[in-house]
Amino acid sequence: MLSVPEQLDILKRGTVTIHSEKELTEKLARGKPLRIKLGVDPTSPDIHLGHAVGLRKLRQFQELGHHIVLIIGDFTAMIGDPSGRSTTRPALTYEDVLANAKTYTEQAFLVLDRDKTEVVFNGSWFKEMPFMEVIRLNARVTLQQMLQREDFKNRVANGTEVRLHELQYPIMQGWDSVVVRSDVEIGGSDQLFNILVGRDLQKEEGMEPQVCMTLPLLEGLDGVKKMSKSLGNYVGLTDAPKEMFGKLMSIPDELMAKYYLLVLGEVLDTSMHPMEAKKQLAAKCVITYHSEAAAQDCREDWDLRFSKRDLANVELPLFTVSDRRDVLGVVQHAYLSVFDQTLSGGDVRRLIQGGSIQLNGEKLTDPKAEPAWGAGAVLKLDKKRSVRLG
RNA sequence: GGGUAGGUGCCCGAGCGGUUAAAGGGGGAAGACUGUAAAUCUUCUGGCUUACGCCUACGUUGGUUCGAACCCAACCCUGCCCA
Repeated sequence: MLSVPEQLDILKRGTVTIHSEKELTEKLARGKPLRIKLGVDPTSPDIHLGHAVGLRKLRQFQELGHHIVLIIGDFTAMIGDPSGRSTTRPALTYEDVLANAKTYTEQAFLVLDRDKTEVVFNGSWFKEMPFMEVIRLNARVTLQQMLQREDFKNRVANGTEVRLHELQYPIMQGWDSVVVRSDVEIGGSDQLFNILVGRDLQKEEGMEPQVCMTLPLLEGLDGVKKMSKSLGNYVGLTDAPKEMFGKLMSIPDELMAKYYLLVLGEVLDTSMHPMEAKKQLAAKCVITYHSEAAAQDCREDWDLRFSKRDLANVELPLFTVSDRRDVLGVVQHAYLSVFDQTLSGGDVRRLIQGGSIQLNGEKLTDPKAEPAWGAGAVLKLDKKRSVRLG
């Protein structure tokens, strides 16, 4: 095991707050593996790079010999974390949650060492909790404390509803810490309040309070909002290599330094051309979640496809024109059969009129035309997608 | 429980008897320009094999009317004030 200052040096990297560093130092100094908690709510089946930021920090702890407790919030997911939300979360069914939990943990092990990770479901204790106990816990948090939270405060000020069950969320998350006896809890910076509640509850149960460690939130592809599935601005860990590469290439330049730090744990070399820097970012990410070969392939494909705009020499999905031979029908069918997307006639018409639909580089502007659909020709559908005619 | 203000398209919001598929913004899409970045400009943003035609849509259900997002009634939901 590394010395305490060496460990601290690694662990502090990329964090927003550590509350407190002194406590962390003391815990580390005992020389025993610490219990590091991260709670995740399986509200969607996929993990994205935003989640991976926390997982990477866990991985660091793991490599330093500490013990990871990954809490699957099957119960808390039913409530929905109100952190940073301006509206109540939609309710999920328990079956959804369980199904999500399965794929979720699978994906978490792309980052974490499976053998050194303890996975627990918080439903296992909450399901059995007597109502008296719930009341007792509630007595420990005041309404004023809750109302100090930015998200609740705003909602109250704006006249947006706040459901009472949402107020339970921090208490439940805090109780998780008591149950798993965590020494350190990791979370995004929006989790600060929730994690601090955990400290309070632990103290009241006569335990040593956990250290609160928060990490920056990773903005999504739009560069503004936090990466999230529901906003569609995410890069999934299981995204296909080319998709992952392409998504990363579309992030705003200003975000690159942050992505380097949080996604790769590296410092961006600002002397590099921004585009080259972004390509390397994308490639490294593909290497991490796929392979070196895949990354190489992505880069070559990218250069051909977008830098040289040489669609003819790029691997494209095949599409065979069937009975409908007019432009509108062909495009609609191509979207459906190749990309599994149902576009309305209006959608397709819009693309055609916008000049998006191109056959071998020639814009097709008449929805009803029936051009010669020669085999091997390249049909461009939109900015990112094209097919080869078979 | 009482009073009061509301519930409109993906979101916010205007409309308050016909010309309303519903202003404006946001978000999204496409094109041009590029580095599939940013910025900018243009266009589009209910459905129907585009049709001055039909269907669906303004919380729900009924009603008034030649005609309703708009008027009436009941119901459901939310905010605020009072209890």
